[in-house]
Parts: sequence; C-alpha cells; structure tokens
Amino acid sequence: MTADAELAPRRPTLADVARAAGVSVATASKALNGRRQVREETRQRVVHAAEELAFRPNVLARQLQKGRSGTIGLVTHDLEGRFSIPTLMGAEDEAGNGEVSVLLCDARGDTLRERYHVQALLGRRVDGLIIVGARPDVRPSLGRLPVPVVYAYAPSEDPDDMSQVCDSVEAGALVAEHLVARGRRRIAVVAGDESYGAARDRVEGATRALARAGLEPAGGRALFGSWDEAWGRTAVETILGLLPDVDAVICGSDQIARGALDTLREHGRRVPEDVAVTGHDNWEVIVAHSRPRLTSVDMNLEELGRRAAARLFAAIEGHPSRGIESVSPRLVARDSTRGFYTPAD
Amino acid sequence: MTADAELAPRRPTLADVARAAGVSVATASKALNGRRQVREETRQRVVHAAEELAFRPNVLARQLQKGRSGTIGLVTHDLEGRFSIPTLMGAEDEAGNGEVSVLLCDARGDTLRERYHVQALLGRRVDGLIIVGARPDVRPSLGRLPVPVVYAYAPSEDPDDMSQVCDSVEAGALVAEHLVARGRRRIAVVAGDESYGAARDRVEGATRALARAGLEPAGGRALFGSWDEAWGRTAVETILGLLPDVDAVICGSDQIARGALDTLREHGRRVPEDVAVTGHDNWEVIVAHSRPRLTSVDMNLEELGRRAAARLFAAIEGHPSRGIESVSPRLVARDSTRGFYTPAD
DNA sequence: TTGTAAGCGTTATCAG
DNA sequence: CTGATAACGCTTACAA
Repeated sequence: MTADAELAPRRPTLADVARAAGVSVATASKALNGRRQVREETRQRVVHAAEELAFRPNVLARQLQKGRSGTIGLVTHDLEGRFSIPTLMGAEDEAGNGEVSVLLCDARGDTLRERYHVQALLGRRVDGLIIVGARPDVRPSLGRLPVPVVYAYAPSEDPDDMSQVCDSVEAGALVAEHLVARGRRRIAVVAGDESYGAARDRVEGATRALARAGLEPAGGRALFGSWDEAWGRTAVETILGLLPDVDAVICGSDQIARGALDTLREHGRRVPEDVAVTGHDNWEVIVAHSRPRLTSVDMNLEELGRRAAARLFAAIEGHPSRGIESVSPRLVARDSTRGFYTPAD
Repeated sequence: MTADAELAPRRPTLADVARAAGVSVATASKALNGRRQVREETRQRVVHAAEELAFRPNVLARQLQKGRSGTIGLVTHDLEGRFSIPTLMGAEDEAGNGEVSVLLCDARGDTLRERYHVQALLGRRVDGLIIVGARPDVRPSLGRLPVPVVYAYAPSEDPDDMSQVCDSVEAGALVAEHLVARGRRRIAVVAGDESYGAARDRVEGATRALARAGLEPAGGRALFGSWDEAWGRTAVETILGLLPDVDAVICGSDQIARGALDTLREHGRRVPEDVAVTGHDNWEVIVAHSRPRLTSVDMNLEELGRRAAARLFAAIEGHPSRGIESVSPRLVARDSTRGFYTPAD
C-alpha cells in the first residue's frame, strides 16, 4: 500500500502554497488559474511553490463554491452484458474530453436499486444523469429531477424526456437491402425473442425493405425464437426442410447466425455461394472468427453513448432537448454475403 | 429533459430545512444525522420539513469538512474487453454496499492517459484507487501516492504495492487434475499467446499436475499460439496428425476450445467419448452454447474485484497490506469432459 | 435540548 | 497588481 498511514502528511492546501510563495491565498488562486491580473513574476513564484509542494487543488472545495460538481452519474442496468458497455465507453469518452468525471453505478435491472443510486448521485450533486438500460425497450421515466437526464439504449416512456436509442427498423432494412442488392431472392428471416421490441422492429424493417423489392420473407413470415445459437440451428433445420432453395438467411443476432452457419455447413450448403447469412450486433469475437466471416450490423453503440453525453452536456449548459433520437446502424459486409450472383429471372 | 432551465429552483439547503422547521441549522443537522441530542418531536419536525422540500444533503460540503470524499477511483485499461468488467463489477458491488461511490476512468492501456486520470482523481480527493489492468502481466507501479492503491488483474512490479491477481498456475493444475481423475492419459495442451505470463503459468500448472500423475503433455510439450478459434483449429489438426490417439485437449481459452471442438467433430472424433476438451475463462456465451457444452475454468474475476475493493477500504481505514494476493479459480465441469472411462492400463 | 460560531479549501468581490 | 473578506453547505465543539 502506498499511503503513509503513520506520517499522515496533510495534503497541501492553497494556503500552504501561498505561504511558501509569500503571497495571499487570493493571489495564489488567481495565479494558478491564469487570472492574468497577477504579475508574471509572481505567478512564476506561485506555480513553482505549488509544484514544489505537489499541490493538487481540492476540487470538492472549488465545486462547493461554484455550485457544480463537474461529475455526471452513469446508472447502468447491465454492466455484465455487452450492450451497455460500449454505450458507457462512448459517454466516458465524451466526458473525458472535458473536465467532467463519471460516477458509475450498476442497478442490475432493479428499480429500487436504481432509485437508491439516483438519490445517492443527486446527493453528490452530479450535474446530470445518464441512464443506460439493459435492453432496447421502453422503460419508466424517472420523472422530474433537479438535473437533466438522458436515457440511453432503453428509451423513457415519457416523450418529454430525452432518449437516445438505436434504430432497429433501419438495421433490419439495411441487411435486407444488402442481400437484395446482391441478387438474393429467397430470403428467410430468423428473428430473436419476440418479446423484445428490437426483434420485432428489425423484422419490420427487413420486411418493408423486401416489400420495396417486391419480395417477402421466404416462407411468408419471420420466425421468432430466442437470441442464441441453438435457435439458429433449429430454425435453419426447419427452413431447409420447408424451403430447400433458400438463398439467404437474415439472423436476429450474431449468435443465431453462428448456429445457422454451422447447420448450413452440416447440410452441405456452402456459404456464401449457396446461401448468404447475416448477423446482428457485429460482435467481434463471433463475426471475426466464424467460418466464413460474418456480415453483420453494427448498432454504433459507442456513438450512442457519445451522443447521450453530448446531449446531457448541452442540457447542463442550459440547452435541453426532448424526444427519442435514433442512432443509425451501419452494415459491416464480410465473407458470408460475398460471392453473390445475379439470378437469371 | 426533466430539469427546469427557466425556473432554476435553487436546490434546498440545510438552512432552508431549518427555517421551515423553525430550528437552527445545527439542530437540523443533528436531527437529520440521528445525533440523539435532539428531542424526538423536534426531529420529526425537521425530518418532515426535509421531506417536504425534497432535501438532499450536499455530500460535497459534508465531505469538504470531513476531509474524505467517500469516493474511490477506478482506472481501467480495458473497458472494451471482457476481463476488466467483472473485476469492475465486483469492486462496484463491494463499494455499493457501503456509502462510497465509484469514479470510473478508462485509460485504454495508455500510460499517459493513466497518469492524467490518476491526477484528476486525486484532485477530486478520492479516498483510494483501484487500477485494473488489461492483461494479467506485471505492470509499472504508480509509486507513492497520497492515498492507498490496489492493483487488480495486472499486478504492480513493486512488491510493496498491493495487487490482486488470478492464480493461473492453479487454473492450469485444476483442469489437468480433472482430466486425469476422469481417466484421460494422452492429454494435449494447446496454450494461448506465449507472450502472456498467464499462458505460460497455466501451462506450468498443467504440466506439474500431469507430472504428479506420472504423465507429461501429449507430444512432449504444450503448443503455444494465439487466443482465438483459428489457432484452436490449427493446433488440433496438427495434434491429430501426430497423435491420433489423443484422448484430451486442454485449451488456453474458451475460444481455442471452440475451434478445437469444431475440428475434432470434423475429423469424426466424438467429444467427450473419444476426446475430452477443456476451455478457460468460463465465458458464458461460448461454453453454454458450444456442442457439447464446454468444461472450463472460471477465474472468479468478480471475487477478485470485490477483494481488491475490500483491501482498499481496509487500507483507507488505516490497515494497509502489501504483496500479491491470488484469487483461486474454480473448475466448472460440463459435458465436454463427461462420459469418462477408466482405461485398462 | 437548542443555538452560536468556527472552520473545511476555494473562488469572487472589492478595496487598497 | 495584491490582499482582506465573504461566501459555498455542512458538521461540530462549545455556550446558553
């Protein structure tokens, strides 16, 4: 342990610096803050003394006096999961560029814990709050709070709140258009858990995009299930039985796609020559290491986090905003949709 | 946005509460803090007034005066990666149980950024610091700081610092013993990236455990490579060529194991009947969805984070400790090592 | 039991 | 240019 428990050398204060430099605290303060109403030579002396003493201004005191804490609270519901992390990174990134620090709390999907943490953060006088949900579905509003709030990933039910979400409809459309452009025509849709709005939205986006091309999902409708590999395998078994000539499978998650790839291979279908496959989330470890490498949709969650933080800072500066804003996804094309053909029809 | 930019209703202070309750600030303070030198009826009045005004004590002020901020700094180097997250969760968990909050910074493996963040955190008067490394190898010490520091995951080079790490040697031994106990004898070891101390340590643990059983790694030595699936596939190809009768493969990561499983299946080997396979990290999404489900080692990173925080709090309370402490891993047995046999030798 | 007053470390105001 | 002095919101002797 690096601290001196014994000596307990009181951290130097501005008063110490002032004394060492032979000036008043007021002057020392000005000198250190570049207040330009101090002679250059004096400033030098103060700065030097400060360095000598390894002086670190007590931000608490400064902020007590300024009324702002220079911190924001980040309440996440899913530290464990991989969706909140990029969002959190983006926010941290945006914050780190300024002089704000981030107080992190994990509420674990528990409303009571969330309320507790929010109160604790308000007690610490955070200048604002970002609430990162665990899944992309509407959540209850925290109501009126004395500081601005931005909801990220999971939007607030109250349209007067500001929420940043990812655009699942567009995501669905993106893959469908990609496949159509590559000449695929018999496109099956293996969606995730139907209880997720995101699952339904992606299907909606895909279905509409297919309709614009005069198509519909192979088999007439999307198959909903769960988000995991096992469902990908089951679904593809079914599809191959019913529609042996399917030439593309849109999957609701990279894991589903992974299961789909395995099952297709086991049935002797070549990807992408016979069947193209797309995933969703662009989860590095899956997409980069599957065979073939998987085309996927990246929800740009880091950008989402950055925007949430930017909106929050704007609100703190007195420029609030409201409503739900969507961050556009981007398609990352890889081998699983290459080797396309143009059918003769 | 939920804040009232227009009205800007000053947050109520203790003085407001006192006024509303018709007492002095001092009395209000005592009443709210359970100082028992105040008449019950008075306390009621104060508490009521506080609720009425939705009063939240300004923790900044309280702490200015107490000299402690009630916050700890958590500097991570790998927010993106999945190893620092559980550690961070554990620390957050341990902290959340008390009344300390966590200031999170991501230094992204950059020493300069780390230094910058540490200084910023010291300025905020954190009571202590936890530095979470990106990979389990020795890292430079931050040196003497005015507050206690605990290094997590990546230990400090300075033995006078306090570091919490996972025990990779034991992890290696754990799987080897598990396989030996299940009757496996021709056990290959496919390790990760040799530049990682953890990769070498796991091999060392496994090799020693095998030696205790009178065995050595099949082929005479472990194969080092990288941490990904592709390496798992390559390595198993090699092994099957050289040692067709191999009956177990210890893999340095779950991803390697995943690649191994695929290649074994493609070569007609049944897992676990013909060949047992073990992974490392117990990465839920891999182990739970592979076929068969994968036996793996869990490094108990969350426990590591909790311990780091506990050590830090102890140090803050004046009970420092030093040296490197290891958290024991645990084996999670699944299907990939079931169906064992006892060979006739 | 309650109130008065002195800080905690800074910054801002306003005289010198 | 520099230096008293008064906040900032709260806790805590010490007095009443």
